[in-house]
Amino acid sequence: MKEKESKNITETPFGYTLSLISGKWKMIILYLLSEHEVIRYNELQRKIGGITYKMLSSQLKELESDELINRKEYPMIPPKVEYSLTNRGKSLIPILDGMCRWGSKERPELLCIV
Amino acid sequence: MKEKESKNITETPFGYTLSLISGKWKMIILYLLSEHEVIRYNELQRKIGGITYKMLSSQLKELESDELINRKEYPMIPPKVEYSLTNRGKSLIPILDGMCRWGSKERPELLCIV
DNA sequence: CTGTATCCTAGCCGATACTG
DNA sequence: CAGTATCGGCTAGGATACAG
Repeated sequence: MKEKESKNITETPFGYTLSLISGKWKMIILYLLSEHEVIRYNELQRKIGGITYKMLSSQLKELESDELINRKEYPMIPPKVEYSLTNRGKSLIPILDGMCRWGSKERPELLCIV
Repeated sequence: MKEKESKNITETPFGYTLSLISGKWKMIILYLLSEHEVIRYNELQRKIGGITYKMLSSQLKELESDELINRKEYPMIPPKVEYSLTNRGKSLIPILDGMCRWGSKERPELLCIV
């Protein structure tokens, strides 16, 4: 019964983490939120640069349902919605930070986001 | 001239790192190599589970041209090719490891790959 | 065993227009 | 401002055949 070695990667801790943050935009969104505390919907779209509203919506929804980000809606006209990291989301910051530091080390000429 | 604030994410250290390791399979490949020292082509395909030869080839080629992995070919019949992390690739291990530990913390019932 | 080449499909993703 | 709806292209991915 030691056949359990050939386990699928998705059933590992690594695969679980990956399933939450993979995708073309999720890590970018998480990274921006880690740098900015709260960001509004349109602001996110501008900061990311290149993402469409459709993708932004779907990615935010998935991140929210995975409890990595908070969505706070203010009932006003015009509408205002703020996104921020949950505590669970904040616990990913060391990983995002590690990526930033790795990039800085490999390409020192690049500057971090202000 | 302070308009430089609205910089594209791809020009940041974070974006640079992301561009090298994003994609559906690259981080899985890097993670497996971080756990196993050297892995052969077919072995990788089996361990990943679900990837086709076509995707595996293209992802390995990109990782190799980004100098994150080594490809060592043994001139024998039948052919034998071993993949391993370069030093540059190995410097990514703390990030991969962080993901593994994050997953372990959030889902303690999952077991790491043997 | 370690790949490449070809054909095909599903769905991710983008552009645009529209709504409350 | 904060989204949704629709249309369509591109490409990830599967199946299979083939080569060195």
